Amino acid sequence: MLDEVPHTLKRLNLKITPKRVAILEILMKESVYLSPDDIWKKMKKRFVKIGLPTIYRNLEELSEKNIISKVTHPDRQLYYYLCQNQSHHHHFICLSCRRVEDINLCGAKKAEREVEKKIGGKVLSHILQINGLCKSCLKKKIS
Amino acid sequence: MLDEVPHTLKRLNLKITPKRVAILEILMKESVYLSPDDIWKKMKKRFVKIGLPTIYRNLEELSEKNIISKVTHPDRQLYYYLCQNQSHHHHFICLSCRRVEDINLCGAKKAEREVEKKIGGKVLSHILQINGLCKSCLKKKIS
DNA sequence: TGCCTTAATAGAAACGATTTCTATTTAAAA
DNA sequence: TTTTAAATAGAAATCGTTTCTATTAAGGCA
Repeated sequence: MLDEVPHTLKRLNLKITPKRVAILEILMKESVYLSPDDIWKKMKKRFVKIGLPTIYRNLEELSEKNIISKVTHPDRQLYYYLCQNQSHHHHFICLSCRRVEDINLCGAKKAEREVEKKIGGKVLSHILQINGLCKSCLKKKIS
Repeated sequence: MLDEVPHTLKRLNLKITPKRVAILEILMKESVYLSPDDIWKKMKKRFVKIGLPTIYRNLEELSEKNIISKVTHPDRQLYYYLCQNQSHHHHFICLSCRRVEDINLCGAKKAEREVEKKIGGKVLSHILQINGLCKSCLKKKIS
């Protein structure tokens, strides 16, 4: 997918700028969720001039276009994660090491149906996320 | 439950202060989630001296003791809701009028089991929330 | 009931993540 | 190329939330 970044951007009507490409590359390499500041630090190693607002703007755009996903974190700050898995699914996030793992079932579908039937409302989105400690962080805590 | 507020606070080892009681009363009367600022505005009608930090502090405490619940909102600001339903369940929140409705099934349990088996991690919490428009807000949008 | 200890509060100030603004640069279409 | 609109840098602002310190008040206990 690394090679497809320019193609992906073109498809989304986003200009292929070196910084936008770099942000996606950084996210693709990571198996943990990153804050805008995390990404900024990594970007500063590659670019002399790079502003934090650029990071925020790009992450928001990419997230709106569903290329990356926002992580709902207890600290209420922004975190992003690029997920290779395109189909609908959810995440387990480790609150310690920030690793993200896919959960290939969606328990929200049933709840969505309940809402639309019983309440008569319209579902716009749902959040299903499991927070915890991954296997290796659990070991560290115990030992 | 209104009468039980002092008893509830005592059980939690929280002092029964007029302001703490008032915050709970305000939340109990509402069927929508409120921001700390919303609650502050309502409190200012009852108290001459009332600081916003007091609101934040109390809401955080009550939420930690599981008397009220935090709403996970797309705008990432703090919202609280007091839910009479004590058993484990989740919420449908209307993004327009902020109404909250209970969802009496939890699709996260299965996902939790998957995580603990397949990934070997420990689940600390989960979020399952349906966001959308309630019946009446839907009507308003259409008409 | 009247102290006494400690939690709770007010008010001001700080904090810090995120956003806005304006001038400048750059991608890419014509 | 030239042109035009998107993208960016950098500074500044925003504003929800938290911290700090002095003061007040709840509630246990004599």
